[in-house]
Amino acid sequence: MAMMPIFAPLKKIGMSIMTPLKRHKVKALLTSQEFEQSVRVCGWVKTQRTGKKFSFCELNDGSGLHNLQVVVDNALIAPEVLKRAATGAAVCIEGLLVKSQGKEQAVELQAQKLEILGEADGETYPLQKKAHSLEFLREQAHLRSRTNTFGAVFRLRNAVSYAIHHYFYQKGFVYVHTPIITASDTEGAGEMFAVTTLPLDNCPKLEGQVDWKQDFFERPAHLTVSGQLNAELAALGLGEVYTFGPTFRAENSNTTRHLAEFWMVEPEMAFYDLADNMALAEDFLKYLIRWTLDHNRADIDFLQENYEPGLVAKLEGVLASDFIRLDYTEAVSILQESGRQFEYPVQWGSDLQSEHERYLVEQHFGKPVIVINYPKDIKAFYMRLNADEKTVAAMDILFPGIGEIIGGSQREERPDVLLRRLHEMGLPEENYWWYLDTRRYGSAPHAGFGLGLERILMFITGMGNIRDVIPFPRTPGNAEF
RNA sequence: UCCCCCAUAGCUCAGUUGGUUAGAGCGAAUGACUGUUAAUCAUUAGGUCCCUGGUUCGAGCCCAGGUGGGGGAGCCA
Repeated sequence: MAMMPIFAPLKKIGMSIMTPLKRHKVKALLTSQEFEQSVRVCGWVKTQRTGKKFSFCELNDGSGLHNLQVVVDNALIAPEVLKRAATGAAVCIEGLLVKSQGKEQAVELQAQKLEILGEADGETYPLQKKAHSLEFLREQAHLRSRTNTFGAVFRLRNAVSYAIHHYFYQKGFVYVHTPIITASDTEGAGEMFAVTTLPLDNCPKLEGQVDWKQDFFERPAHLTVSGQLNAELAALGLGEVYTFGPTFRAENSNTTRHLAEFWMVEPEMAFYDLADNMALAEDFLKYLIRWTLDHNRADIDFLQENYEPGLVAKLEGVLASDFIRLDYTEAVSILQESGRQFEYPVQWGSDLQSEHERYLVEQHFGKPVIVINYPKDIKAFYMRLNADEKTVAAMDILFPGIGEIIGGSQREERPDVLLRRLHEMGLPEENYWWYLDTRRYGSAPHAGFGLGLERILMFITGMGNIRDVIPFPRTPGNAEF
């Protein structure tokens, strides 16, 4: 039998049984030309202005930045109902869509019916009809999606996420799901969150050590710090792949650029060298920025007006610029010859500090910079060793105001060199047998990189704190909501 | 983890050399008025001055410790 009977009764459930009118989204109504039509619209009241004959409600349903102005003839809607449609209340309104008499908007809704779905007591509702600080809203993260700012930010987050999939899909990349729980450590360093079913207060012990054989995975397991190694496995078969998912770092980082839980995009491509990798990364970043300018301009304009003057020009500037390719060794020379007094000394072999990166990007070049060929000792074991035997084919893309937005490399595909590097780093070979296998059998040159979703979002939104571009941020000591 | 700064009304903040009854703007409630635009005007309510201890005749203010928040650094995406 067909499954149709299951759906038939569903149609009669909910509000649709109360009214034959179709529910419209605010965003669609604001550009609608179909005047004198009866419509139904649901949303949250942003503000209300009451008068003797007419009252005005501004309604927002999250579909866009702009509100729908609802005009209420006080003779049609009972005053006690109108009073309950205060700031923060969820309401459903039926009325006539008309050309607005006011100057601030093209259309408005003349209310005929107003139903209160959920009240918001003005005495206690935390979000007031006024500007709030980002710090305060962080403590009200459960409600901040209702604000203009976070509505704009989260719609942009959605747009960037969608654009990521769109970009790779149209290029023929395969989206692979890499594991969240892992027993390997991609970086060979970095604090990880443990995943265990063992009781912490009464761990089974064997000769004084934790008896991992009794744990769920029969070995220590962690939340992933990167999907890269798994993505490499997939790339050496599927060709061009990417993974996009949550990533976890248990570092005690208290900065505006770090989260304990964040989202990372990691493309991995067979038969790519470092130059191909850079070209892809640059094209990819520009695509994401172009996408948001094309699809979320109202949100970006709002953020420019309220948070970062010149935001649009900054984004368009990146689109118009060719990213600088800069050898690490050359970067060190530029810094040493800059005549600048840095807090940390610049010397070949040390990693570039924030102040060094900022100087290169913001002072010296004034555009995004890709620094390549770092000393091998400050980079991970899987990066391809260059012919000089001193540097690896790494690349860091540095953005103004953000710092490192992408980190990547050509991967070491030569089994003997990879094994040597593994040993030099003091990593246990047996933990990586499956990784090494891909070099033993049909190894091929390949490359990839990681983009922090929140980092690019900070750049696109102009938000200065990474906690304001993720709905529910996890940082040391903070896992509320 | 290290360094610096902050904590006073629902929010943003002022508060004199330590001195009687702690203020403003915004928000809220109530009313007036108005096709309004974060409307306007009036009235009213609203405080464990973050917590604990100390100095002092007397602490919102000075000192110590704690808690919470912010900024910077390191680590990185």
